[in-house]
Amino acid sequence: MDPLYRPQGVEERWQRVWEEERLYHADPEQSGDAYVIAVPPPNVTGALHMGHALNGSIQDALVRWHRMRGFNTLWQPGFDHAGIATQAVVERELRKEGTSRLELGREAFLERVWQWLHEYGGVIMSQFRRLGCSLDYERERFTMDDAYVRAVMRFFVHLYGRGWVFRDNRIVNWCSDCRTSISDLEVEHIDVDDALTYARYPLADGSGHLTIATVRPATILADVAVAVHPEDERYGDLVGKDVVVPVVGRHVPVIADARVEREFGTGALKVTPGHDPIDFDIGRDHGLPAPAVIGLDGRMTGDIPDLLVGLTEEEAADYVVDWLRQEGLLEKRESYRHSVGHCERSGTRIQPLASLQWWVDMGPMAAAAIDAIESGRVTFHPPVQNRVALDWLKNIRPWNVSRQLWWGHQLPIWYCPDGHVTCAESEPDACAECGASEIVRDPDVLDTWFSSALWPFATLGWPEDTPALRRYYPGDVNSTAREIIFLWEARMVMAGLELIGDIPFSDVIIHSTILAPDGRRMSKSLGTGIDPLDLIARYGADATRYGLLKMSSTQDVRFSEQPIEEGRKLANKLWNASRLLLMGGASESDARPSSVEERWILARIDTTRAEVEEDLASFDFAHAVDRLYHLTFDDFCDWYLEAIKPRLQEADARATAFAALERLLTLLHPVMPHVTEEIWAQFHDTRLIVSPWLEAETYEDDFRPVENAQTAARIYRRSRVRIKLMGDASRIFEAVVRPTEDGHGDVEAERERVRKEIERSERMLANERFVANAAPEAVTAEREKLAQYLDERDALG
RNA sequence: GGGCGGUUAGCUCAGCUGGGAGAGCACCUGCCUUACAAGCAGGGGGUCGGCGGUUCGAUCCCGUCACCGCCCACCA
Repeated sequence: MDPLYRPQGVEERWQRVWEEERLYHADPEQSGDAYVIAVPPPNVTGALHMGHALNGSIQDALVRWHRMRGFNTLWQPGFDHAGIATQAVVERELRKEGTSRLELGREAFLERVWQWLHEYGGVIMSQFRRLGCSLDYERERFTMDDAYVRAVMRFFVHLYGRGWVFRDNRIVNWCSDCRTSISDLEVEHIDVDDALTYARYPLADGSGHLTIATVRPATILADVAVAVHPEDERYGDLVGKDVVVPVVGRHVPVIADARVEREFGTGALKVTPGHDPIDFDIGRDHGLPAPAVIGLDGRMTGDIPDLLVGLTEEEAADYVVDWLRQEGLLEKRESYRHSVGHCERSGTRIQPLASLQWWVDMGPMAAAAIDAIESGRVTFHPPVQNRVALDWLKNIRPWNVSRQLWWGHQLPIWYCPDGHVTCAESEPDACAECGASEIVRDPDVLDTWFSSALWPFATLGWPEDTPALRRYYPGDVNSTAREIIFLWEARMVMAGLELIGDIPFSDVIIHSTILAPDGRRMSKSLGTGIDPLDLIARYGADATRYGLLKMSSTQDVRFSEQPIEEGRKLANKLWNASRLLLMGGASESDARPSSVEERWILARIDTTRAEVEEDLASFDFAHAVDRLYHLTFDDFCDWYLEAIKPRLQEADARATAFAALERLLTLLHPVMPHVTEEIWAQFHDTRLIVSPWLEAETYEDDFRPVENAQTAARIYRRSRVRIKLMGDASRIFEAVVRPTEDGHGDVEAERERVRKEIERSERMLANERFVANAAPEAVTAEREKLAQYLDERDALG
């Protein structure tokens, strides 16, 4: 055995073996309580990033732990088709080839997408393997699998049947770059420096003017009214009159509406229903039209002067402002910083656009989800996220689910020439309403997250009644990042309750975001990303997993390689501890402790087992990992192995040592599966991955000498005492309390420290207000401390 | 604009329901006795963001201010 543990090669070998021996595989026919986690399906075009690696480490630790505990464990893998992202990738390819999806046509384009996916898609699954993720790869699912598509259709038709799906012309978030609407959750608000333009609208009767303020002068061309607050005495007498819209010369009314903010700008609002959500509502309530002057491509269009058609919004704005200036209608322009919606995918400024789209009323489903969370059937960790989810659910708005894309689940909606709508899981023969046979399918596809909502059960075969579905639904845990709470977690809960009548999982882990070392977000475009595969190559998957878990927390954390290096050292330490034992050949492992330190280490391991179980059960991976580190370094190696070294030839000591090592490996396996399995194989024919987790054990509590030795070591921390841990327990204590010759001066310092502690403690106990008011336990504890200090003083002579 | 979280050793972070400030790394000193391309033993270093308050006692609870970050958001 090499004195340096080299994970490269070892890890890949075990990953191959585990998978080939089908040890990741979940069989519904097997016994055991089910334990199920569905992996957040990565984009089929995606590659492993730090978030995946962290989340994979978390989930795999839970999955391996439960597998060892005898649960029938399923960790469900798969991919998301990622509508916009995937379509964009393939479109980029086409552009390079000098063609476009429009040139190809829908059918040929979709063929290209599939072709691209077969060639380049899904690489992340092999990267999960490289991290050691024990996903049931045999069950890999894709949201575009035929069966999955059927599930999505069933969902939509179900909602339609419930009356919760509707088609309406409303303002949507239009991305002129992606050429589709996107949901509110895909809009990122960014502060932008704009100009606030104050423009005068002359009154049609020539009696003066009214000034409005706008950040988007180009939309003046689409104005259909000017609104003021009904109680705004400045404008009361103007309501009902007409004003003239600049540039286009249209006469539009001054209306009163309470949604106008009197304090903003001049208190007069230009009403542009075609390009603004509030204006759209105001316009609708006042029976006003909603003309559009900015098209789906972001260019000027509609009923506007010819010379403006085809310009960008900015160019048109410049024109309008110049026009206002020349006509003496430009009152002023001031700089104005405000927050503006951008498409989080393309970074393009969102164009609010009135458009005919399909929507889902989420209210009823949200109510069920709210109940599930409030009743504790679904719990987020950390708990603060329960409220975050609830706040969103309680203010939920209709979901625009139609996307103007080709790659995705096409809406199961057909129209007949009379405009009747037929909603069906598969193509109907005729219009359900009038029987017309000429029907045409809606070209739009569904929001990607619409299908993601079904992930926990569509992957198990729903809507078919499959053994897997019966066995593995509901699942147990879902783990993800904060930004996915609304997009995915809340929607899975809603869909599960609505379609199956049960929650998809009971616990949601919201893990930390790992930031770049400088505190910025890790991102490819910023160049701040760190490739987990590079870490795995340099430190090994075990060390990477350890380090990521150490960094995991509820708090965002700056990435550092240091914890990963710590993981590497832990793996190396384990390796060398095993080498020490294995140098004399493998031994049977059987706990036959005959000395206090042997009973002590076994007890320490058992204590740590209980603590680690608590940590894992409460999803506190950082502390679990920290405990395992100290158990291995401090207790197992520095104390126990050093103490029994001289007896390593004795059969009983060896058997006990191997038993202790075996337990240590078991505890570490969920975090560091490879090195533990590799060592395990040195003295086992079985596989650690499927070996039973540790049972609780009790050992005779006679190891005070060992603990005395440790306490003594702590007492003497500041003194220059050399501590040798050889021989039996009594000698350990002896060795520790005897200072070396050059240490005398520091022992004096130690005496001083203890003297001060005694002074502090006595002062505290002399304070009658403390004795009277403090909790009795606190007083007792202080008395015990004082007694201990006095003992220490005596021991120091 | 609303909400949430953070501010602890040079760095990255722990500190549960208030009762002597911790880990890893970095740095320093010793020892190296062959399991450990290192290891072991020990050490220095912190007015726990500022200011008030509650309390016998506050890193911890309350208020306030200052930065930093995140989420949500239809004041043009």
